[in-house]
Amino acid sequence: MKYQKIPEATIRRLSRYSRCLEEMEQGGEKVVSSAQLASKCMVNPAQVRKDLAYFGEFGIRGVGYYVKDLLASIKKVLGLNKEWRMAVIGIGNLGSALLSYKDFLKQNYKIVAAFDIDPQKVIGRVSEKLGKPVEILHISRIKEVAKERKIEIALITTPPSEAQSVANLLVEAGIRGILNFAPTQITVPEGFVVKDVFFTNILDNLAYLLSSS
Amino acid sequence: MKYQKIPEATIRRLSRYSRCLEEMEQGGEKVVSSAQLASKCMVNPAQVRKDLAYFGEFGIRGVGYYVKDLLASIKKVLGLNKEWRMAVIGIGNLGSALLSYKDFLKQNYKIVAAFDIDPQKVIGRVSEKLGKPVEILHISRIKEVAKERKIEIALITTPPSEAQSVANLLVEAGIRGILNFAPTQITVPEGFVVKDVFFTNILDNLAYLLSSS
DNA sequence: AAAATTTTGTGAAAGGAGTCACATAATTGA
DNA sequence: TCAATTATGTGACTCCTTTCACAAAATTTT
Repeated sequence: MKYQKIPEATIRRLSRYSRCLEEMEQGGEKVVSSAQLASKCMVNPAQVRKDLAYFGEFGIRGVGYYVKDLLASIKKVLGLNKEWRMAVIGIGNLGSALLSYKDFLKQNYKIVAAFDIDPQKVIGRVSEKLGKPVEILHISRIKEVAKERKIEIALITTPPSEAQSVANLLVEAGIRGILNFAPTQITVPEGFVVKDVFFTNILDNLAYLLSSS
Repeated sequence: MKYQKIPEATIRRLSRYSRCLEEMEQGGEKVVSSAQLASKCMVNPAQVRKDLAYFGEFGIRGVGYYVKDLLASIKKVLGLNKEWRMAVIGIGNLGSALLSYKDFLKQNYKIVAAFDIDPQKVIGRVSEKLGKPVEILHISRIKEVAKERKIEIALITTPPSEAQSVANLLVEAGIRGILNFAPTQITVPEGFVVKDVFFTNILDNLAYLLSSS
């Protein structure tokens, strides 16, 4: 297959496929067809095949795909064949919830640091869960700690008013990936990546669908 | 303008516009051009005009859009000119964080009930915040309480293993909108709407962008 | 061993979404 | 009052995404 730019939408679906395949592997299934995977992920079978074809020929005609191999290939494509080290900035309710969010661990995302403006206030709150406790550090130490602990991704869970200045600190600290939970638009220089997780925007979407049907 | 189906993407952007316009209104701005709104929301100005044109002619040529009127129009289109009553199912770390999530209130989303399998274990944990405390009820009462409190949207924050059976209960209770935080695919009958919020999927996306640049 | 069956990989067609460019309308200034 | 300016609304174009449909390859059946 000729080289083509991989669509954003394909990348999003790959991570859905990955999750489905994990469940299948868990369930002991060895082989899966594009039709089966498609129905489990609620997409068109041709879509599945086309998505996979961007990266190579993983299937066997007349048979399907080997679950284990396909999963490994997808993870490699997505850059999930390594552990990603993350920090949480802003240890309020949401921040502490994320500190003990079990699904991150399962998926090779590891929180290795937590920051707040007031480390005193919140200390001890997050500690007891999940084996090794995460100590809460003052935000001023981010640059130093980012280097030391090889942090590549930060989750911003501060109030919206602080989000941009936190983002600036992250940029300065060389943390290239940001998952922004603070409901406000933040901007970063070229080379840095921000993904927003705005609960209310998703709710707006839901509200629209509900009120227009 | 002729009738057209409104693209999903347009709906998503409308809620971005809505948030930007709120900030502008707060800042005392009376009039805004498509170019200004576009730059604030990081989209193309023609895109803004086209998105708005789906619903009517809100602007004045040579002038722009009245912030207040436009905001009201967008909110009406999105179905946000009412209060949406919600329940949270599964009061673990994430569930409790959402119970006291301040941005919901600002945006006319109100949590009016909280459910868990074990209401004893978690009681009191969520109470003190934000004025009126939310009492945690046993999940078995969902059908009764949904009717009584006119619940239209449920947030699923249970472990993934329980998500589908919770969804079944919600369907039975006539709750048509579901925001699913449990990292597993759930299915509901025609007429019901599920929106997924999978943190790890978004992280996967981020990881891909980071590792391929 | 040949025919029937299954299921992939992909070119081509269809469908959606985003951008451009300009006619149109309102305002401002001389 | 008329020209210059500003900024909308939208047809046409381009680009991206999805779906269709079928040849190619592997397996199973007879």
